Amino acid sequence: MARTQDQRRAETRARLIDAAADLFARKGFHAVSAEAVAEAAGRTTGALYNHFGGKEGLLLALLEVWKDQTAAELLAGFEDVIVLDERLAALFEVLTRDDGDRGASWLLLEMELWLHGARDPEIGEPLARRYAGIRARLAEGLADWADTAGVPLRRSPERTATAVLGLLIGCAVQHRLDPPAVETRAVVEGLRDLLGLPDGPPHDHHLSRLAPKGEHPCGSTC
Amino acid sequence: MARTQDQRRAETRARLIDAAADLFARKGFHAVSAEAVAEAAGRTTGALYNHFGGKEGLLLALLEVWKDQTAAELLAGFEDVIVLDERLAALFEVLTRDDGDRGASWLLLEMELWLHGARDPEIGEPLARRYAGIRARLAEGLADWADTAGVPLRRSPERTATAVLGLLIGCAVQHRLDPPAVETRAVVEGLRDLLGLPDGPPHDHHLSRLAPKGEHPCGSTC
DNA sequence: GTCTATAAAAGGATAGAC
DNA sequence: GTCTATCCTTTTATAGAC
Repeated sequence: MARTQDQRRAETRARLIDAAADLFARKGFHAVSAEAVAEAAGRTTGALYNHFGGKEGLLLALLEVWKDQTAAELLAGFEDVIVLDERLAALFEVLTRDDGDRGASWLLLEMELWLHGARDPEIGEPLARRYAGIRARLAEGLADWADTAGVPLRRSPERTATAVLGLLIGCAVQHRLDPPAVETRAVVEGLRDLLGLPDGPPHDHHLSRLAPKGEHPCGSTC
Repeated sequence: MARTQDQRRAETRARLIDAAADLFARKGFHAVSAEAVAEAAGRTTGALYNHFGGKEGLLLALLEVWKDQTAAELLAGFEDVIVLDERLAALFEVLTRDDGDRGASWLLLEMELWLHGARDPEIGEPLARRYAGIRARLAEGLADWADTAGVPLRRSPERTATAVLGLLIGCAVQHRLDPPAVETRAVVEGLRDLLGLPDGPPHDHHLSRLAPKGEHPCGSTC
């Protein structure tokens, strides 16, 4: 197989961005040297500067990739049909899981980017568009759900999405510092409030079964 | 007036912490040199190292001061009596106001500290205690309010407080990147959901008047 | 206690070889 | 395109004067 130059170039680019995502998330942008990123990617600073023009450019490129990648992942649970306690819980756990792999640092890198974006419009603008996109997709999902489940939203899909995303982020932030203080159940209950659902059962998940499309998910107990 | 050495020392300490709060919030911890902080405080690095042993120590000391200072400010609106739309709105605006002074950078410094705390337990532990304290006071305030207003909370004061704080933080984060996308009204409505209140009036604030203690704040329209 | 001066290290960025 | 070698700047941290 004859690798073209383009392929090689693309791989270097990908490796650098990958390494940057990992290191920036774990240690923070300023705490990581350009050389450290290059080394982790199995390349040198020369390649890094050739591709991105510097550390800042690398951050920007990282954001662009990050943009679509995680939005899809986060919203996978909502794209479908019925909002269940488990689905809401899973949504939150995407933000808070602390396994060894990249999931661990999702929130960290997200906040790292946010912090830069809040200070530098060049980062802030694309980041704002990213959040807007997430909200839009979430709003769409929520509207569909409300339609399907027959539970009218308490307000516009857009406002509901903003609040839902806000609650998720804010609870994840608290959770990271003190996991036991933010039970998943508390978050799910809050999300139910925002969606205009009554309380679920106190300690089990009987309401969480899937319901056939068009039917109300909770039978008559909701 | 004869200044004692202790007074002078205390002032230097205060000036350094003050300057650090300002600079760390505006530019980020790593982007600010120890010398820059010292200069902004009208001192030199010698004094800084004498007091705090380095930049890291300064950050830690800053956190300790920050700890009580802003919790009180944030919760001032809740300590009192009735939860009104205006009070809820004011609560959010404490987090998002962007005037020239320190209020502008409150959220930035908060996230700056959070990011360090998420990576370094030495920062994370006191920070976690700080958040726990805020939640506890907020929970107390909410319980009192529910009692006074005769509106039972949908769940325990602790869980309610966690969700309320989460929604505030998460919405403030979104707001910072894209203010028009997060209307104050949307946040207030979300908070009302969490507190188990019905929707307020669509576009005015007739329900927001103060009510005498012990009476239901909204008369019969709530 | 605070300042001045400086040592020692690290990081960002570039030039030229291959 | 990528690597090696290097320059220049900034930063941390300390030692000693006052």
